[in-house]
Amino acid sequence: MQKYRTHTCGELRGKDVNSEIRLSGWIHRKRNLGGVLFVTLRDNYGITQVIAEPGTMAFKELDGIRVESVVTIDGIVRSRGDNINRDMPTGEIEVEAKAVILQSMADILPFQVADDDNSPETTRLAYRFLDLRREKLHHNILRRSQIIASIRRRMIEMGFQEFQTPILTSSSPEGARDYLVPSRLYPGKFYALPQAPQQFKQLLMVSGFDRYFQIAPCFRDEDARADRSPGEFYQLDVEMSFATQEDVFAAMENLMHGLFTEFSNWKVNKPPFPRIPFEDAMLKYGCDKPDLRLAAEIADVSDIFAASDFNAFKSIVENGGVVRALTVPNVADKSRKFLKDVEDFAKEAGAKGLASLIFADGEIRGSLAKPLSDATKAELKNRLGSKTGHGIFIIADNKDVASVILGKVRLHLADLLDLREKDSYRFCWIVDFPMFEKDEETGQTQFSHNPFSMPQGGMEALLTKDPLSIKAFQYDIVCNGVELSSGAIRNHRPDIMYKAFEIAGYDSSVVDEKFGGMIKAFKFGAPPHGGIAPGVDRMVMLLANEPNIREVIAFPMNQNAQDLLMQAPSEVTEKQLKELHLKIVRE
RNA sequence: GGAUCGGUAGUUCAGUCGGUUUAGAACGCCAGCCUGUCACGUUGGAGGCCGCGGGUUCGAGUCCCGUCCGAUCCGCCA
Repeated sequence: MQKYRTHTCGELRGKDVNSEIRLSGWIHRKRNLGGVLFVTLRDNYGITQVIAEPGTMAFKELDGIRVESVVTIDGIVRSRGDNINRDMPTGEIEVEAKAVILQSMADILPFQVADDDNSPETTRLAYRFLDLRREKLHHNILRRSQIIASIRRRMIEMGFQEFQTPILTSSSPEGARDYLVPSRLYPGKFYALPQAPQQFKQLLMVSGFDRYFQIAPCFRDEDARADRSPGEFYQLDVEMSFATQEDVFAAMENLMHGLFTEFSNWKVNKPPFPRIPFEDAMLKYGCDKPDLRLAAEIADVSDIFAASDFNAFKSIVENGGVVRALTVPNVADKSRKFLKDVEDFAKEAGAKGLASLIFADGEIRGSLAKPLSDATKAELKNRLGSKTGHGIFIIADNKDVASVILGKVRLHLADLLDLREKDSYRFCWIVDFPMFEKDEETGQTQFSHNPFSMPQGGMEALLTKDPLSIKAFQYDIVCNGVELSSGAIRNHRPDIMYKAFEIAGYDSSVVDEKFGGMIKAFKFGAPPHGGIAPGVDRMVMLLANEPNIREVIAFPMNQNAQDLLMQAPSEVTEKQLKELHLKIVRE
């Protein structure tokens, strides 16, 4: 007989009755009825009930072993007769224990594995191996593995090839803070961990590899969020030669639709996903990652107020401001306090106020009900398509803040009124990001996103147009209000690259110095190319419907970038420091 | 770096307006009883510097100040 097991704990069925078998696993629960002892044994594959008859050695031994200990049990498969448990896949049978070997005794647990008891995350992280035994987390991590396997299969089927790129590389001048690794051989010099394999994948395109992908680890020394792991995370890094923006979209739409359909029962919107220009997104949703499960859109109603006799808003429009409005259902029956709370929320978000117009049955309420004429109210109702039961929320302010605040109000109301479409993944593309923006403090024109993006209109646009009006071939893919990724058609032309950097205030020598490897490569025949890099952790989060990214990572760090299990970061020896030419300065 | 919320038994929580002798409950732990459980049931027991420091008060788990820790958000994340 095999040393540890003849079957897994999820395997035995009615057909196995009377077989002599051996199982190994963790003791999940114990139920001692005095005369008879039931033990459930768990492994990666499932749970099987074991029964120990009174007076046997097996009874005595199992009774003395704590839950979560690891045991090997020899026994005979028995039918459960009338006591079948329909909730368990193995519920038809149980194993009558004949011999028990204790492989590893468990201490008293810091939290229960068999129950989900909301233990504090600090404890769960310090005992991550126990937390990972628990059903939900164990399932999430297995699911992550299957999702990544499916991604690989789908990418390869589409003709992409997987590559590895260096982990020890050089510090990049833009973007996030780097993790640095001191060099032993070169005193005072450092490697950096890659924030993304951006330049390497572009170099692979210059090398003629055509279609690249990698499940790539990325390292950024920035503070954490619920959906952002500190330190490191994984991207599905993708790059394509001789590809237009639409080619990249088609490949990603095929992947995302297939993947999300495979791993979820929720609805997934069919390709092509909506393409929303950045400016439209900012106007209609007040942000560049709209949650499209929510139908409500923000509309500009400046013209209506400019023509009205409501002077408070009219004068704001006359002074260059805007009036933006949002109509939302299910608010007519809400209390005065509800409206006050929503207004307080808007004020907290930076609004000077939040006007409202509520279309209740037979009457119009809200702060604008009195001051506005019937004609203006009707026009607003018509413009926004409001129906009875709807409420219109209005902000008058300058162009940059009105929609942004209303966008926050939009999401807040969605939470309060439960307005999002259920069980649905709604993907969209945000396109036409501006190439440049003005730095508010210095007035300097700078890159608004990726400096490697190709400006729309190419060199001609850079030479002839107002830089702030130039769009880039830069895009984001968004799902349910979560930004999965940015991507771009790259700037593969050295002349256009130098010009773009010049507009952003950088001399050509800066380009040569900072991006030397890549610019050199572009001077020896570079294909037009572009790509994208969706966050793997965030895709798994969406598919597992988890609000916190740590629930889909086996060994995450806490918010303060510490690994509570492995005790990282940690001090190192004097010898190590000396070899690396480092001295610690205590402040 | 800033803001908000939180910190009471191993764990999850309750603890009223500052006032009841010994700060409670559930789960877990330890010891009994119990032969068909499915989160078994049942009896008993152990387990607490109420995060830490200071203050107000006749009296502080409760109020105030400071501090530490955690979560969430802002900054940051090309």
